[in-house]
Amino acid sequence: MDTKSLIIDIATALFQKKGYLGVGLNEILKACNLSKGSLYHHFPNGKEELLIACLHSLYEVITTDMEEIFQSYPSTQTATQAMIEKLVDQFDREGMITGYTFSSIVSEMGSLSEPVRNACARSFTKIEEIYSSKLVADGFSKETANSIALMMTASIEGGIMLCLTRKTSDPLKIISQVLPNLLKEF
Amino acid sequence: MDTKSLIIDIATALFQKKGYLGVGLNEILKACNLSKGSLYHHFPNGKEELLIACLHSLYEVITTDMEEIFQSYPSTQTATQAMIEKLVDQFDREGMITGYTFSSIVSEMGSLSEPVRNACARSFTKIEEIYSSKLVADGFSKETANSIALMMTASIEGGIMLCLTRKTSDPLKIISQVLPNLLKEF
DNA sequence: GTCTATACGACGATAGAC
DNA sequence: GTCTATCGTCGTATAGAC
Repeated sequence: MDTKSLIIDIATALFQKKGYLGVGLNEILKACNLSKGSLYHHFPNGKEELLIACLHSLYEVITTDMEEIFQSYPSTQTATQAMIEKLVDQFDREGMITGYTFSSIVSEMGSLSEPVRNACARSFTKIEEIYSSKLVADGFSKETANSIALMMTASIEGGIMLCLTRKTSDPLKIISQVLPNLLKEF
Repeated sequence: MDTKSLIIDIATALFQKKGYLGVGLNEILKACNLSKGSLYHHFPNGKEELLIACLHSLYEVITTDMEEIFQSYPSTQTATQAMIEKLVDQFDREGMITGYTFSSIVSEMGSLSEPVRNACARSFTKIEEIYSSKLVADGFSKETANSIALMMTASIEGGIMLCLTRKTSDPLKIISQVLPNLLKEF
């Protein structure tokens, strides 16, 4: 793997664990066994450029993963439950959730730079599109599908926050149980 | 107002806007027109002690406000919609949401100190209890009420994140529309 | 493309005068 | 109870050798 990808991968993991402001460049470089010069060669605009690269990378990983799941299950409900089960398994194994959440990286959305905010917004939109198109395939109208997709995105993102706060995967498990009620006769 | 309360109020607002790590003590002190000595007199253990005091204060404000709303509306559905409307109004007026959200203050839950995590967990639990007891009054079983209450907490918290990310109050508006579907025949 | 050395400011925290 | 002055550390970023 090339150096730039290595930096992105390790930085992404650290950002997810401790938040953007909670991780210093020194910590990232130490984990990569690299030094300042290398980082600023690949990311001339420094830490924020690295963050945006990480958000783009995370976008690819998450959407690829989700699309695969949503392709191999027949309905939104079964696909969503399979997806949440993956998140639960990872949380129970590693005590954290490395994908699917952007708000654990940047919570200070309100005061962030536009490029960072846009990168996050783009990711959420894409996730909602995946939900929504499957819902349309399920037979929902486009408008209803969009509403449910937004609700799913919000509740899963919020559910991840609750899992981290409570140190248990129960919130996501319960959300997985309750979600089907959103997908019934509208 | 006494100095300690002043510090807590101003610090809470700044933490909500920029996140815990995004605000320095100097910024808080400058907004209060105070100096280091005063702050460390009231909060001998420094910034983290101040954060916990802010979380406790926010807990009081939010639960008092919510309990008032949930007392004056006949059902969970009407109360919730009134509550969300308040959040939407504030967002449209001020471009941010100063209450009800803890994850915009501390997103790095996974790597935070236990006292901070506990303060957040306590707040979320209390919010769920308010929802849940109203749901029981609506006629739901205790177990079902707890599940729905968790879903409500997660989706509203997630909805706030989406509003901040998209710079529009639409996500909360849509959640307000969709939530009733969770409250119907289970 | 990676290294070392360094600049410079901001951070949280402390000491001691008043 | 509030102030000023100061400490030590760490933050991001840069310059220049190799």
